Amino acid sequence: MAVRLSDIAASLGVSEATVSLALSGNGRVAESTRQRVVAAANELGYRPNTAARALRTDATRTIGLIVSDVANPFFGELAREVERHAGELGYAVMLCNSDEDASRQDDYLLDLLAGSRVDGVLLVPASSATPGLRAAGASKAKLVIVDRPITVPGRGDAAKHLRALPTVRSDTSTALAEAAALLVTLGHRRIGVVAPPQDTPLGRVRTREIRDALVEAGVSPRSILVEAGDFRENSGYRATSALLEQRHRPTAIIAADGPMAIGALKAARDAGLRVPLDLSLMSFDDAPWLELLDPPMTAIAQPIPQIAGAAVDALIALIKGSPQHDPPAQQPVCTFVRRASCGMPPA
Amino acid sequence: MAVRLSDIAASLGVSEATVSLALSGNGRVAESTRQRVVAAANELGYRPNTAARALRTDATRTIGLIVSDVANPFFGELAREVERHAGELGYAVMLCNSDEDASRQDDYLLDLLAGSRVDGVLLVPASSATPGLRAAGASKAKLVIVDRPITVPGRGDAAKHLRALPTVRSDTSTALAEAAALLVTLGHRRIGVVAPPQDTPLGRVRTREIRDALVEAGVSPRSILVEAGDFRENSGYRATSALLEQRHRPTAIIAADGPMAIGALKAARDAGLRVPLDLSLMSFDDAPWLELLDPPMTAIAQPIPQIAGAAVDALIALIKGSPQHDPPAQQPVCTFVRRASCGMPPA
DNA sequence: CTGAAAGCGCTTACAG
DNA sequence: CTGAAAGCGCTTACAG
Repeated sequence: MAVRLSDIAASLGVSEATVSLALSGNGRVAESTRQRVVAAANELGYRPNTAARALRTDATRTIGLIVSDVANPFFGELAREVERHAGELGYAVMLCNSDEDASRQDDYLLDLLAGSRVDGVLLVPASSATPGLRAAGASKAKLVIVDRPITVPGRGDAAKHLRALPTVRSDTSTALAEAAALLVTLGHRRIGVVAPPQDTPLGRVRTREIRDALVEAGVSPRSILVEAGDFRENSGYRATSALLEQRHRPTAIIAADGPMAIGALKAARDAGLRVPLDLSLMSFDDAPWLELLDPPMTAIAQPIPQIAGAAVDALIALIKGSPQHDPPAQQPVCTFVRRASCGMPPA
Repeated sequence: MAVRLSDIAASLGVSEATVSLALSGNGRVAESTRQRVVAAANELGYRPNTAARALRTDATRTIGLIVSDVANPFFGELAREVERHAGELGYAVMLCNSDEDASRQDDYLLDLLAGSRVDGVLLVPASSATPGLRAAGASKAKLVIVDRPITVPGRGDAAKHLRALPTVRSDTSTALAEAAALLVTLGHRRIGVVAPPQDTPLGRVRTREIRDALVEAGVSPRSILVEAGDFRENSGYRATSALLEQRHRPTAIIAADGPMAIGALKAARDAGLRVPLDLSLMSFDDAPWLELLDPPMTAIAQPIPQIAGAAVDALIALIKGSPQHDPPAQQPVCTFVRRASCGMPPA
């Protein structure tokens, strides 16, 4: 068994309370005693039992991170940055993977929160308006919504709490404006969007952001063709194939995440189209290998470290019950990375 | 606050013990009582307090997963599969990222294990023979070594325990034999290896595996050029550049992981070499985008779901104290995926 | 079949 | 400055 407080106390002939106080630095303990205790603790390799401490203090110093797909490199990197930032602040991270499944998301939410497994949760919602999310709202859970918006119906206390939750999302506006301007300048007039599911808040929001940017740049709303996927590569393939089968097919396609962009590129190839000669392509989420693709993929890059930092900070502020209206952190801004996958439309 | 056992007991007019027994299914409780308890628990949304249960039973039903780099897609996918498999067996996963840093690895090991935060740990060692690993050995920690071997010096009890730890690694032999045969058939005689650090067990083991396969296929040992990296993209770039600067440079290069392969391809391009016309390239670890690279990258694909499954199974067997000598799970086997990045050497 | 009681390892008022 | 004691929410022998 591991070393306990009582082992140190016994070895030194002092009380457990004194050891605890000495180690925590909270109590008034004689400096000489403190030093003896610290020395003994190091000597014995003492580590406080997490469960006992959590039970006593009702704080686990752990946060949960529920992402929709860890195997998506975007979330891999997000997990890394969350873990790093939380670690610096003394918090461990419990990683959960909802797999874009509402009921898995709910299971995790309930298990983490109601089971007091963590002090708070960073949620990349696979689905909003689920029973688990409502329950979390009803229990005033410490929750921060990351990367995707949620919409919460109803007007009970739970709904109000959920709507007031901090949300950390990157600002796509300038990057999308650049992207749209580039496509229009190159001559594109019919543009396809491989979008997130349209029955999710992110699907509607992101589709609108893209549509607004394109219209602002001069594209006719009727020439914007939206085909929804489900964030996965296969759905990107299918959505792109559908777009390319239309009578007036688009000359450029924007994919809403990395996996769907991979699918889009595969679909373009399988349709016998050369990118960018026959079709221009761009994607959300940058990655080190995008510049090595054939052709190098243009991307709207999200500032993952900043998103992670802001999310962790917001959650820990919530956990610590900091003043409710601290100045909202500046919203992390996406950048536009132009590469060869965008060219002029075919004649 | 969350719902407690005592809330259910009070609402039903029975004892906490009865509620606990009814919910766990361990005790002899009247069926009618059991049903009332279960109904009340669902009604109230009861979830047992994890800390209390862990403190009492000395089991957290959580395992730790320490990887060396979550942002490497290989480990992202490993994390997903571990999490999925563990979840099916009723275990949560705590993800930690050592960032290839021995002291971070040790911090996590100690925190997770000595702090009783988890029941056992799946470790992708960033470094072996560290103090933390020795301490884990001394405390007879439930530990499974994944993806990389460790070498443990000394002959104390701790060392013995560490050496007896289950290790789950994929079998590269047939895939490497195919890879080597292909290169030789194509005509390559000088082959570069962008290897893991040579002061790590994996570095030595993997380099030997590759060397053996090449020699077996007919390559002269003196024509195998090894340049070590550190698993990261930049090091792959540097190592490749170094290989390409040699007087008799290799006509083919094998990179030991995905990020280093990305770096290798970038280095080849920056050196003005066309792949595969001037240089053939292959990599460990497959990914969905490798077939979209320019050129599509040949890969030795690791069976990640099987590795994760075997690792989780081994750890849980250890935790449950199953018979020591259950038949060792069959070692997961790598497959060779030939793509266009390998061609004939330049004339 | 059910309840009373002890105890897991901590932390924290409360005395002294 | 230090110690004795209570209690966090569970589980599990032990009685009855």
